[in-house]
Amino acid sequence: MTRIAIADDHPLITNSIENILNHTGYYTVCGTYESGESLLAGLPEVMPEVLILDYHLPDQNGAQLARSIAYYYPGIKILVLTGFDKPGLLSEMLESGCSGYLLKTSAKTDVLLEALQTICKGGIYIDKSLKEIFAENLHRTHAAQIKEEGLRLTKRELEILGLIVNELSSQEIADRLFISKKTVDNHRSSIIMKTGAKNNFALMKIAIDLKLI
Amino acid sequence: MTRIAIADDHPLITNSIENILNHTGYYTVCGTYESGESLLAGLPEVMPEVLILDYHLPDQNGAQLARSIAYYYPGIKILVLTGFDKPGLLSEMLESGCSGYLLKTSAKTDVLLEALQTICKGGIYIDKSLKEIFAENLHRTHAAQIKEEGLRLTKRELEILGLIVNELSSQEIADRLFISKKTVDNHRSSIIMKTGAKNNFALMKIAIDLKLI
DNA sequence: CCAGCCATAGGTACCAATCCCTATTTTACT
DNA sequence: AGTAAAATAGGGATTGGTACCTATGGCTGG
Repeated sequence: MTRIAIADDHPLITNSIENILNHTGYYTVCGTYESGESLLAGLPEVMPEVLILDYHLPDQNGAQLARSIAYYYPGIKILVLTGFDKPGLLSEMLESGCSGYLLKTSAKTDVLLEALQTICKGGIYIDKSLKEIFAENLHRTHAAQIKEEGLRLTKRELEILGLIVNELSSQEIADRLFISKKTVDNHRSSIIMKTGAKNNFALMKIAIDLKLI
Repeated sequence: MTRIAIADDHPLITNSIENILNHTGYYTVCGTYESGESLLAGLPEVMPEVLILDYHLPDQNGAQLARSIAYYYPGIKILVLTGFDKPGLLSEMLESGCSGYLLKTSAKTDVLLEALQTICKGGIYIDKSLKEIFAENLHRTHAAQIKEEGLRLTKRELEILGLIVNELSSQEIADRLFISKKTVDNHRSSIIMKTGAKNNFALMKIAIDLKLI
């Protein structure tokens, strides 16, 4: 019997999961919690193998909570449940030490058990419906890319932008590339004009978008 | 027989994977490619169900390549192979439409087959050893957090840093906070002194670390 | 072959940011 | 209540980046 704890502030969800798990014969629910605080207080006693964690608990940030638990109880595997996916949440939770990521809309019996099985074997389980979400985003970014083609930066401009955001002054860039500071300034102006950047910080954001950093 | 294509510039790896797959009886290798260009040229003819894609192809960026393929051939499932994990690569590849992410060091027979099985069923497979990498990072960030406590920025300084990196000039910040530009400049100096930042761009990086952006 | 783009370079002027100071008031902690 | 830290404000000098010009040599595609 694998011991599972559940943290969710909706008793209906907690009950539903508890029912599903108890009917398997493989899993036993050893604790249910409605807040981050009660969860942290209860964990040392029950020490489950897996924690099913709602991302949106009322009192604590889900990622921070997961980080704390993953840090202090490295043996506990965390399956995150979230009502809706937002960009970056998946990677944030994975990097916070979670082993699984499920949307509540897909958390039906078979999916939940499949996820738990994968996690218990030491694997990482990711909700399949994320593939569709990513695919939609692909179409969005593809459209944005085409739009950007118009005001594309030249090779030299990209090179100089890379140096700018690496904290070099125009003079330093000039020395490194064996060109005059004036030329660097001109390139800089072109970059600013093409990108519509207001100042250095806007440039930095663009560089981040272009993955120069 | 599920049709698999392989893109990797190391023939040894391609051969090894081909051998593994051919011995299963379930999979057949319908094409091998050593560059992004030849891959894109060959795909329309062979149309595999799964593409095993090396992230580090000589001629193209792995993420862009994956995006193109996921965009133009939404039916092809992509399993990414990478020699080493770097932060953000996993989420980048997932968001580029990939269904699986494997480190070459863990790509042994059983793992490879498990990954392919998951992917063919429409799932997402993530290398288990990433859990350990994430766990290490957890310890790093935790340590870094403690270290940063020493030269902590004051509330006001954090507030102003937030505005600075949101592209506001000192004057604009002064107007918004109803203080003089001089005060803003002084806070700016304190921030620069405390953080050791050389200029705006270093500040931006610090703000990113502090999650102000 | 020529038009257009790119990379190169310089001049001038302006403004924003930075450095190096001093100094007052407010807040927080002992 | 008293002290330290934080937030406020200013002067003056310097540096760095930006705007708006002109101009030339090299490469490329129609």
